Amino acid sequence: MEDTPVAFDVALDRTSPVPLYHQLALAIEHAIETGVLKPGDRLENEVALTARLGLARPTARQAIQELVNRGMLVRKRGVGTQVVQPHVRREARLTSLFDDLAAEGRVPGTELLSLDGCSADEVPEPPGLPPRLTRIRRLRSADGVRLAILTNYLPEHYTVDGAALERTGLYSLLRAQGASFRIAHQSIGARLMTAEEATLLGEEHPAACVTVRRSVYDDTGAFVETGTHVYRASQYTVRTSLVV
Amino acid sequence: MEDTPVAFDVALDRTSPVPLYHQLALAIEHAIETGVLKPGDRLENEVALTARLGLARPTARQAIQELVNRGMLVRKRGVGTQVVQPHVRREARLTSLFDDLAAEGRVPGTELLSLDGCSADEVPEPPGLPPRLTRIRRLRSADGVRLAILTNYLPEHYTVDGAALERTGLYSLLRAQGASFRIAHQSIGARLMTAEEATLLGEEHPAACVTVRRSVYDDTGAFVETGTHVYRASQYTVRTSLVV
DNA sequence: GTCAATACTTTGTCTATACATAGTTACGTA
DNA sequence: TACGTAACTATGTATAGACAAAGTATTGAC
Repeated sequence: MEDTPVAFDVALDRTSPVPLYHQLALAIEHAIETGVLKPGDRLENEVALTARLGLARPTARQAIQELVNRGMLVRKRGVGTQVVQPHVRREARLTSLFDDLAAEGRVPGTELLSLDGCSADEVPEPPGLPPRLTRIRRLRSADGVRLAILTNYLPEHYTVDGAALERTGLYSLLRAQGASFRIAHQSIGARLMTAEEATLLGEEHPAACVTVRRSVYDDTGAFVETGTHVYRASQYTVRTSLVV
Repeated sequence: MEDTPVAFDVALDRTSPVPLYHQLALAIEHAIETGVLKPGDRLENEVALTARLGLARPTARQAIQELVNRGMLVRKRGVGTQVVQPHVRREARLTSLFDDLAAEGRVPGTELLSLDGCSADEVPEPPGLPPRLTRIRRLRSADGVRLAILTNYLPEHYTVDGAALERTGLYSLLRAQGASFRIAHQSIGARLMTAEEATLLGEEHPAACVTVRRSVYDDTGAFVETGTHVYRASQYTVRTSLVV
């Protein structure tokens, strides 16, 4: 094939605190998103690109690597760097249901069912929890439709304001208190709802529900939060992506 | 804290085809796994490490970066590089249920329910499929316990041997034909089983099931496989991990 | 003793360059 | 025409060194 490399315009600001490699990565990403670079297009080769931009090759490589890691570009030695098909875009964020709903333009609602403390042995799953935990139970709805019962457990050193919880997501509250999220483990299953759950969520009995148990750890691997959530199967699916 | 950096032994082989940075990454990983480096331990700083090993700093940085990306190490400027807590280990492989079961020491069994062709409009989910597809329906069991009904759709250019499918996983078959997996999208939900599903899986009615719809794409973003799977909720949960 | 300025440590960013290696294309010989 | 070889292209690996910036520890003035 006689596919010629596609050039794109980059404005690098050497006075900016944003690293050059990241500026370049953003520029390439932008070119892909605006359609200047289309799926299957070849990028300029690294030496030509760096000559054009006045960068060193490792700098450009770092930018490209960033996008390769995110699954937007593919490199092949001897061939070049290509833009992958668009549907493989990865969303590797750790988001709260609240933010997800808001991002979709739906109106999230929260009713605080209970807010108390509990001891670690009441929480089954991840070992090595602090002895005392704050327990939150919430009923989450979207556009007025009841969606899920969320039960969260967190270390007592976080302060949880019940009123704030009804306005925003738990994760923003924790982030505001300096929590950083890095690694989450999820275990997703299903079962029949209990009678209480069915009543709370407004389902006829028998009804299936999606159960999600999630544990979140920070930068250093320290425990941040764990939770057991019950979703109405008729209203919710969990989407995950995996880049190897 | 007076925590002194922990040294570990590395055997680098410059004649090996394995890149030095990867050899070093493997050595650090091994030191962590054998307990030479324990959670919270600080690594030697990069300059000292490279001096000791006779490497250039970028090479060592690349090795460390590899492990940081996998969530095993944390770097902090001005502080150093630390080993994170062990439970945050990430398993980011794209595995088949067959391999997962085998890895757990359980005996996977497969009964081929049907193997035929179908047209793309019979497959709801990912747009842009080739017009004709091969359809496979299997009943998967573990240690003799029926576990799931697996329905897969793949491009017709793969040859699928029914007998081989009962001996091994679909993914090994595809890999053997040169398929590479890079990106998978999964949508996980739940519902009540249909009467047929309950009979096939040996569940009393009503029963809940976990539904997984997975689409897999290769290096270049080209379509490899998509499938709809129904698991007995009483026997199965999906585990996923997420590193931000 | 308290607190701010300073020095030090360690990772972050960037440049410049050299050679290795995989994949593709073109060529020349049988 | 067929096929192996050579040339070419583009990424992969590795080196060496310089300066920036964040975080910690020390010092010094009040």
